[in-house]
Amino acid sequence: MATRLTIGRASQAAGCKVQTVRYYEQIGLLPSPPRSEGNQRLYGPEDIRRLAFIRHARQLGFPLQAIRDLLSLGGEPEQSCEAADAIAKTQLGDVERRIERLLALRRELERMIEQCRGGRIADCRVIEVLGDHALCETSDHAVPATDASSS
Amino acid sequence: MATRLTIGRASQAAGCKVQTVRYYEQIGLLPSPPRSEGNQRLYGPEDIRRLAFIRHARQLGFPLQAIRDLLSLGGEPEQSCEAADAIAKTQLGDVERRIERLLALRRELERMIEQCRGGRIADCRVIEVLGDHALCETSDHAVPATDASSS
DNA sequence: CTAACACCTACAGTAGCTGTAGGTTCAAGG
DNA sequence: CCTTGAACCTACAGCTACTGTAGGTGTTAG
Repeated sequence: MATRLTIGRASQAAGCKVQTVRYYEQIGLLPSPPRSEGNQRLYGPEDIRRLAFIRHARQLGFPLQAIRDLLSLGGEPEQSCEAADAIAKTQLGDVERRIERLLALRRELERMIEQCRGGRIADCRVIEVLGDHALCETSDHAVPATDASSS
Repeated sequence: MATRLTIGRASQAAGCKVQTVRYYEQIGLLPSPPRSEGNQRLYGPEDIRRLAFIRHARQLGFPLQAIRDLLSLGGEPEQSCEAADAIAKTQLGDVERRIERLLALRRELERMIEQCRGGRIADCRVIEVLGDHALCETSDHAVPATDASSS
C-alpha cells in the first residue's frame, strides 16, 4: 500500500547518489529500512521525507552534526523551537563569516590579476604577490573550515 | 652563514603547524631539506620562502594542485606569465561562484530565521523549511566543493 | 532464458591537514 | 656531568562528507 522505493529511486527523489543514502544509514542519520526478499532496501514515505530533509539542510550548508541535532528536535514536537533557531543562527553566522573571508579574497585576487601586465614569469605580479604577503592590502585572508559539498 | 631553521621555527615563520610542513614535504611540495647530525630537518632561506609562498597561496584559497603549478612556473622565470595569470583567474572564478552560493544561502537562512516566531517545534519554521524545499525562495542553493582551510 | 541494469557488501580514496603513540635529540639548569 | 623538558623523529589513524571500485547477487524486459 505505502509506496516503497528502492534505494535508486529514493536517491533520485532526494537528488543525491545511491552511496550517499547508504552512507547516511551507516552513520545513523537514516534508519535501516526493511529489506525485500532479495535483501534490497525499501524506503517508505517517512524515510523519503527524512532523506529530503537531510539533503536540503546539506544544500543549505548545515554540517551533519547540526542536521543530527535538528532531526532529534523533530522527535519532540512539543518542545520550544529555540534550539532549532539557535542551530540555524549558528549556521547563518558561519555563512556570514565565510562570505566576509571570500570577499576579502576576491579583492586580493582581483588586485593581483589586475596588476599583471602579462610579461615574463620573473616579473609576474601574481607570483610576486604570492611570494610576499606584505604586498597584500589586508593581512586578513585566511579562509575558514570547509564548505558543504553538493551532489 | 645561512640561517638554517628547525622545523618548529620554520612553521612558526610560515604560520602553520609543524605537521603541515612535514606534510608538504611528504606530498612533494617542499623539497626534503638537509638534516642535522641528530637527524633533524634544517631549512634554509629558500625553503622558508617557498613555504611562505605555499601558505600564502593557501590562505588565498588556491588548491594544492594550483600551487604546485604556480611553483613549477616559478622555475622558468623567462616564460610568459600567462599560465600564472590563468591559474589566478580560475581561482578568482571559484571564489566568485562560492560567494554567489553563499549569498543565496544567507538570504535563505535569514528568511528561515526571521519567520520563526519561537513557538513549538511542531510549528517551527526552520524545521518546516528544511523539510520542504518548496518553501524556499530560490531552488538554487547547493554549495559547491570545499573552501580552503586556514591554519 | 539471457542480457542489462540495479542492487548488495566491503573497502579504498578524495583534500588538506591534524592528532596520537612511542621513541630520540637538544639546550639549559643544577 | 647529569637531568629535565621541550622540540624533534617516524608511522599511522582520524577528521568531513562523501565518491568510487571490486566482486558478487537480484530483478526485469525482451
